[in-house]
Amino acid sequence: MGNQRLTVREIAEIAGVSIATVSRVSRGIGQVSPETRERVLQVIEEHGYRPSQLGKALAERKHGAVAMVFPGLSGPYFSELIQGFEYEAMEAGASVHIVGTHHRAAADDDVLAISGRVDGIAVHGGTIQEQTLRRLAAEVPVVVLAGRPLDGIPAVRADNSRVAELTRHLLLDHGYRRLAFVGTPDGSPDVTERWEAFKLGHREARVPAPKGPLKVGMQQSDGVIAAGELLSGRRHPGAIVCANDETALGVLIGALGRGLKVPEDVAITGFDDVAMSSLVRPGLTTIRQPVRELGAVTARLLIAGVGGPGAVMDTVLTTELVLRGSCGCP
Amino acid sequence: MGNQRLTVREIAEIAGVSIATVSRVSRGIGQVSPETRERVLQVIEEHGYRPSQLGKALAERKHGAVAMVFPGLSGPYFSELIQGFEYEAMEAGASVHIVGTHHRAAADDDVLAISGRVDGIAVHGGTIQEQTLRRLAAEVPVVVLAGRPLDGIPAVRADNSRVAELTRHLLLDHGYRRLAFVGTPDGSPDVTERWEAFKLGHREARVPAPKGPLKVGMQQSDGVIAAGELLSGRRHPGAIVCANDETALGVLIGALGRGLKVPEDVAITGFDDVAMSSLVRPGLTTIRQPVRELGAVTARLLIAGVGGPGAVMDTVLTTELVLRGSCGCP
DNA sequence: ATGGTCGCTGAAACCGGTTACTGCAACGTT
DNA sequence: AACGTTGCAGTAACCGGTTTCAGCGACCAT
Repeated sequence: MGNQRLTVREIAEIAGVSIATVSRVSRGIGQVSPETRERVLQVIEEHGYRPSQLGKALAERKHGAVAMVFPGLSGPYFSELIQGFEYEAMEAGASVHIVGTHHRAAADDDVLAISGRVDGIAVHGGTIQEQTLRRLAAEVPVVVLAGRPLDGIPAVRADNSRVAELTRHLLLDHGYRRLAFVGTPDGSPDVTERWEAFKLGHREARVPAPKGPLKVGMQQSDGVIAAGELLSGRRHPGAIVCANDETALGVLIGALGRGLKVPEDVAITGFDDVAMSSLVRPGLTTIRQPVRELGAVTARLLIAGVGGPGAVMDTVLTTELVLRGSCGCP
Repeated sequence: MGNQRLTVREIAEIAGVSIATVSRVSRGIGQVSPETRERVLQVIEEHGYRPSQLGKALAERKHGAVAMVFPGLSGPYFSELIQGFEYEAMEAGASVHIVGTHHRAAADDDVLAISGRVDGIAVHGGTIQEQTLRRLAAEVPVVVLAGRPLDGIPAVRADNSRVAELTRHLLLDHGYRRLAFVGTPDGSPDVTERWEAFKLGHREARVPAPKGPLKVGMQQSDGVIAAGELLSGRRHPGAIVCANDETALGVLIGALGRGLKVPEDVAITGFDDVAMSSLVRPGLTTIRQPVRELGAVTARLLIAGVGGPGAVMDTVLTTELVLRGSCGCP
């Protein structure tokens, strides 16, 4: 169990060569005679020698690792995001660290601490303080994921403005009045942009927007709570625009649970287009964002190295309006 | 962006002390006079010095990191598992690596490669070959997660045998005949144990078990496929026991989608008790396993160090039968 | 005054790799 | 025969920390 591994020097001793030669053979570069190479390879194979990543990293001055910082792993959105990031990074030969902040007080310190073991860090928008982000960026390349670029820190994000199109669709095509927005903009760049786009859609349709959003969390259970909040009175909104699919699914469950018909009594829309959204009845009208690709692009950007002159500062991936039954479409 | 960080030697030079003193001050151990300490702290603060984790790891001969290997991040089960693992590891001050195998050919190599950068690895049952697992365990402490102990490799898992109790409940309490099992035992220790328990339940109830399971994947969409397979004919099973909740939810959606009533026409059960299972109508009868705790216990075990004499070889967490509407209970 | 103890600090070795530089032998060229 | 090349392999420095050991001055006891 966990025997201590052999080092270059020990392998060199056994093979009767110098450590330089062992290194040359194991890396496959530099000049080594066929006989010596064979002998060293033999010893390496026999003892299962595998160079320590630590020594390698120290000598090469790069870690061969990247990190991703996110609030927590709740729900399919973050799963997909991390999956895309992880897959892409591993393909590029970089090892992947994850840091969930879980709203812990020490989270910012944890993030700073990890900067010493990676070549780059992707930070999900709104998870750490701006000040921490700046300090971090001073030490290691950083990419903001699902947030806006900040000073020299590039960002990768999806086009949230399509919520305006969705809002116009609800107001103009279906004629709904009194729309509600479910989600908490504070601390989330994504939700902030979606709320802004929701208001923009109202302005474009020349319909007054509601005063403010209904502030709840981003999980399904929060959607159930929101449904209770919005649908308990007699005069409830005609359509509920949710900041993401998970809350939308929660609202849907809550609506159906209290005997309302969707979309006849109330229309519901989401954002993300998670797998579940096409499976429920009625299907959830939503905005599809390429979550996995978002993670993958971020990983590629980080590995290519950020901050060089002419580097991409803002990558915005396109989103797509997906019309299903929950908004009133057939 | 990503300025190169200062090293101990540079800080020492600036503060006019030796590197040993800088190290002592930054670590807060060893004897340093108050004046010197103050001066060095000043310089450290001013230049934002943060010791390289790499140098530290090399000198201390431990990485301060652990890794978790899993097939992929699909669905709430793995999210919860990783979340529990990550949270616990971070609390203990260990950084967390993740490796998704994604059924890639190079996955086993990736896993071996990562052994050089962590102090311990948790491997989800069935993700890598047994041979790779043994080689890995020879280099670094390993814990099998959701699998059986192997040679000297300890395991952390949930009690899958409770599926026998569930099976008896369906056969004896509800009187269902012709039960089907949905899930692929091959390559998954968990599913294998659940299938075995399913057969055991039949033996205990003195009812012949079906010849074999319906082999599909572990995702919701696979459940929908399974529903098509099992429920298209006129004579379909009276109850469908799924290897996990996600497939069960897929089967539920598929059943409802083709106009069947659950549980009147067909009963459906799962395993895991994910959040969704208590929200759907009818509620999903399932077996609750403490997924998050599974990850947390694994992290603790790994960090405490495995392989010592008297170490725990097999940790089995208890599961619980959760009766909801989908099996016919009120 | 001398020797011993104590508190503080620095020099140097070490962790496990990579690599620039050097040395050496064998070979070819003039 | 003297010299320059070339191929191969070893020495040693270096990456950025930690830690052992030794040294040095101040203090105290004899």
